[in-house]
Amino acid sequence: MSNQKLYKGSLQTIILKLLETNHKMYGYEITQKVKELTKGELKITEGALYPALHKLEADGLLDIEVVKVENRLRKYYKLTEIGTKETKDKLEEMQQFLRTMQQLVSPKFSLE
Amino acid sequence: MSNQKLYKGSLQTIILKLLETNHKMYGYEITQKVKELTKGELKITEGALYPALHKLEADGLLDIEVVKVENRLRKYYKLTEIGTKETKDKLEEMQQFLRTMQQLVSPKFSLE
DNA sequence: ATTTTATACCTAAGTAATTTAGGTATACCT
DNA sequence: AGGTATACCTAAATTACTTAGGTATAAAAT
Repeated sequence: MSNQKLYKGSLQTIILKLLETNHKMYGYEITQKVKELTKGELKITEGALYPALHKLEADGLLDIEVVKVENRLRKYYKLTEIGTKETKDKLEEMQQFLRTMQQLVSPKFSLE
Repeated sequence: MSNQKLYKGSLQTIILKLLETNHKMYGYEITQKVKELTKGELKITEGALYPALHKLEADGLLDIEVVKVENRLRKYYKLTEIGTKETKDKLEEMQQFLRTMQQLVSPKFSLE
């Protein structure tokens, strides 16, 4: 993707939204889910994802639950109460941002 | 604005789009226009704008024309031919990005 | 009269979210 | 035996920005 840099700043919101919808996910699953939902349009790199998850956990937005599955570790993340509130806020901000950008770049605004 | 960081990566596209629509603008005018169009939602700082304009010019996307108005300098920018093409590309990327993000964060996608 | 606000340009240091480029380890497929 | 998929991780480099200044003219406010 060439427009990957536009996603800068939205990773936290994407993670939180996925956890709001799916209740409980592990890191690798998140990368795959995003690839699937966006039809390959957006690929979250692990170098971005794991530090972001750790930060969200450190900030108290996520809880962690480690599970061993087929001799492999999985770290499941889910929203805390604070995380649930923050998710709502961040989703509103994102919607506002999307509306504003749409207005700025949509061909329509030149008619105003 | 608290969601200012979401705009990271979209400044070039915003500048190019404004120049596509208005043909010819100077830096300060761009900051005011963005504030006006977004009803204060987005404020481009000069510390971000001027380096961005210089980069677009250095990359050959913008031409410059210096004019003295009321004893004050104005540097008008407009799209070069290359800049016009790049603008189309960047706007398409932006539209694609907005669609993808909308899909990811809109409440609807949880119904899929 | 002088301070503030608006217009108009600019740069440099610091910050934060990423990319890039590695690393470890298990399981399956060829 | 080597490649792919699963699953975690980190550290250095990059990049776009914010913050915090700077210069200068003109108009408005105190």
